[in-house]
Amino acid sequence: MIQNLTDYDREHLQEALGKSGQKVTPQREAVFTVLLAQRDHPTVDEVFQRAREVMPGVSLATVYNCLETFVGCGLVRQVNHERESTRYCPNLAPHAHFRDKETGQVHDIELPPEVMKSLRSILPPGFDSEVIEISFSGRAQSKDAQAN
Amino acid sequence: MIQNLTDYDREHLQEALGKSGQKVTPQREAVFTVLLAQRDHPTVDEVFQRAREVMPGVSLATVYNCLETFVGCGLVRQVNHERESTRYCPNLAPHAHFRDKETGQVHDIELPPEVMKSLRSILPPGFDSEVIEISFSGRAQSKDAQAN
DNA sequence: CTTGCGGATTAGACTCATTCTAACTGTGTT
DNA sequence: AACACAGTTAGAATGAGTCTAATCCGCAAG
Repeated sequence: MIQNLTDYDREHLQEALGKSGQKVTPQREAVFTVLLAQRDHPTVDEVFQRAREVMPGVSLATVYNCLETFVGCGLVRQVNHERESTRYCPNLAPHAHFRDKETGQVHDIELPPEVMKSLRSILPPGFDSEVIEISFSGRAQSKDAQAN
Repeated sequence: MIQNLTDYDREHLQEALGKSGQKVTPQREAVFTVLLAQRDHPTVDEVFQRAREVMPGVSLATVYNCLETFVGCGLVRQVNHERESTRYCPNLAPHAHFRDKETGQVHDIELPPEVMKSLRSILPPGFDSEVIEISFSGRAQSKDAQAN
């Protein structure tokens, strides 16, 4: 079931939105709650379905808007895999993604700083990178379907 | 200008197609020629435009078909960046991609084997990866617009 | 209060890359 | 000559995402 936001998370939301001059609204809170409740890299549609459980009147357009706002103020990351629907991830630590080809599930893979460094080091001079995306795909035989 | 295929490249095409039970056709040859002639990671539409210069009657559907066939038999790689149109790359050596946020240009970044190894090593046991994609994005102040 | 303002939300239309469909072509076979 | 069959083709269909124009809502000014 979808829990309410903890005070801590609500504050996090408020602060991040505030920094870019935006407000907490019931819709934004609902979408954020949904993202934190189940960290399984949902698509917009999945977020939409779940958000409706919490706030039945919310519209798809608003879910798109909220997610874009969150990405804009650094609250969540987009995860793209080939041309599939964009997924969303509230894990802010540097990490890669692993996509299971059979189940379609996406798993976070921790990215140690030394690996980050070696990656950055392969860029020839003159290339200045803000974002690095690393995605694996293959088969994961994980015991637990999805860590939360 | 778009050159004809060298004998070497034609043989490469024939062999790769043959291995998966497919034939060289004039359209496939045209599309392959276009890909080799200008290695600037063209979109399907760009390939289509260029292919028409060589073979005016070729259809968009065929260009899609050819590119998919080539990907299937390992002749070219797809390059995806966020939700932009898929681009195609005939560079088969392991490499990452760097996308210039201002120009939209995509550059190949060589990927040394030790970096590949350190990447593979971050996968927890049970995760078996066939494909790793690494993409940088940022700004490149390259002197030459596009190496070919 | 009540009016006005601006950001947020909404439904639905729209875009556009990609995929699908069904007809056609060309080549090699019996 | 009739067939089989992969490949090609134009155009229709799909579907994620974006845009638009109307409405809503909270709040500050009068």
